[in-house]
Amino acid sequence: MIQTTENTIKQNATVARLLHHMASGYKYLGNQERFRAIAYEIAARTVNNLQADISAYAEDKKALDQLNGIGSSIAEKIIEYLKTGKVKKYEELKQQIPEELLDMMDITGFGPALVKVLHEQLGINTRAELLKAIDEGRLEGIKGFGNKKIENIKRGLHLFEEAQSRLLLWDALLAGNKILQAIRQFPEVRKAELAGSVRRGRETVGDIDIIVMATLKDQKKLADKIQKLPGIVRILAGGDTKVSLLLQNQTQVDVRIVTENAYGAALLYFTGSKEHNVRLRIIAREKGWKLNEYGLFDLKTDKYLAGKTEEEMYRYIGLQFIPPELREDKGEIDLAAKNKLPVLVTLKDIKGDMHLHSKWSDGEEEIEALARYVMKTFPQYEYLVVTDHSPSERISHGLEPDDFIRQFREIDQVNKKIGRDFIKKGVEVDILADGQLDLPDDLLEKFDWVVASIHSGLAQDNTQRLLKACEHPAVNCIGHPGGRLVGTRDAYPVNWRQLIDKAAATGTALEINAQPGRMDLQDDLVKMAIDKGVQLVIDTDAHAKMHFDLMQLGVTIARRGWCKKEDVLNTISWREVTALRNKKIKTKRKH
DNA sequence: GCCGTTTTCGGCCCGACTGTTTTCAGTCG
Repeated sequence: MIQTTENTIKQNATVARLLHHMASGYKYLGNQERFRAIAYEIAARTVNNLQADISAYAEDKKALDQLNGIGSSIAEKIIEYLKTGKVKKYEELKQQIPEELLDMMDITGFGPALVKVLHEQLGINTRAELLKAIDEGRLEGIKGFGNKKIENIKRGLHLFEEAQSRLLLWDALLAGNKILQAIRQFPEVRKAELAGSVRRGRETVGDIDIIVMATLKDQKKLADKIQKLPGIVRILAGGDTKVSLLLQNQTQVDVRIVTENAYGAALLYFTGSKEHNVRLRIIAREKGWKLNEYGLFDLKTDKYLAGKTEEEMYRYIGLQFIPPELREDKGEIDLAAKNKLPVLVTLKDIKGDMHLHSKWSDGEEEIEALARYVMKTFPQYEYLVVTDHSPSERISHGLEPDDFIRQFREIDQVNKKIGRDFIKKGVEVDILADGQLDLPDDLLEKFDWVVASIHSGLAQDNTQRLLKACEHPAVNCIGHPGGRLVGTRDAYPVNWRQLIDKAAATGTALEINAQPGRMDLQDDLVKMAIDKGVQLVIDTDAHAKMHFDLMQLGVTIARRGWCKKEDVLNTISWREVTALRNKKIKTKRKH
């Protein structure tokens, strides 16, 4: 059976959601069921993070049982769901708690206790009913419901609507760094860093976490100053050590102010992920210690053992330092214990950008201006491959074959002028509906580098088109393979196993496109690709000077996919790149 | 409901902040 990753993700997400709902149900039933609720929550998380398709386990209870947090009972329920589409136990739960009520427990500030009061005392089962009850003033006078509480309920409902659109990683990085810089200006601040999912490089971000180091006596003063920074529309919480702010774009920023001894501990704690931290705390516990956001302590004597830096803490616990991008409890802790973590690719390893556009098609800059800007801004780069569009891309001023020949001459002249062979001749060629390319083979072989991309037929399954493009001897790389725009347009269906196997077999690279809305390949597919030995290329797809900064974003995605320097093609010299290209053209010609 | 290099029973991560109540429950991360 052909199973695409997109379907896998959906199927796994459906099962995870069911388990999450059951967890919420048990939370609702009260304290005596809380551990059962936690168990379901962990199982939901495991299924959500599963690489393989959950339905592959349908016949294999033992394999399910092996998974973290899934035992005999939950395994049976998963199998029951996969076979019948229902779980009897969940149907029973829904008799006691309407499903919409379970959904409401996902709203910020809404826990089981609140939802229970709404249901039992006011007969409210849905968000719509709650909004109506608020309008009619029916919440007032209920025990425990003061003005502020009702305000918080309203805000939670409002945020829930907004939360559908989480911040893209790049936007979060920009916003986070801006406020970070402002905080660093205060003389009381000794150190400050981003934490949370931004630091881990998650592709969308809910809120921004910042850890600040200050002396004990400065904490309160600093907390007050931070609350008065410009650009803040609201203070959500303001204690001595924790400040929560709402920015104009409705992004929440949580700032924690800690002392020197706790800085590493706080950074570790608030970088997460939650699952990673829970694992660390269990390890600490086994050794007779206690791990919290203030440090590592002896459980019996409460003696402080470590906490100034993350490095110190990992070392003390007996682990290699784990880069933030890997902290997802996906096997990194076991490898760190054996000192076998991969050495991840860094921005410094990158030797060039291999997908970008000039004024010849839809870019903003002349080739010479691009060359001069990049040589100055990224002195470590050894090459820049200009890859303008091919004829089919009318809307982007795709070039005709003759145009490319003229562009070749211009590139030669620019290289002569700048005194080095810096600009390479490339193309982003369109993959047509039938998998053919829209430039003739003899021209394609004249390029130094060929990226092939799909820009049409974005709803259909495009596996066959991509496979055919990989087989073309002149194609070196598939551009933005998934075709998605985060939050705007879903990826087209692709059988990723097939594409990755084909890319590996034909020596075709897959691109990590670092445009903020693309991030394509995404991190889990990156991991899948490198596990099969596929070469990746990290590209900015720059259309303007400022886009070259996006290389950092691409590197972050690669790191989240466990990429080493060796997995990334644009970390090698141009001579080696050319050797690979020649090898593909030669081998394919023989067939 | 899950899990086990002291355990197949008896644990299960932990502290800050909020709002409302007057000593704490609820929620979050």
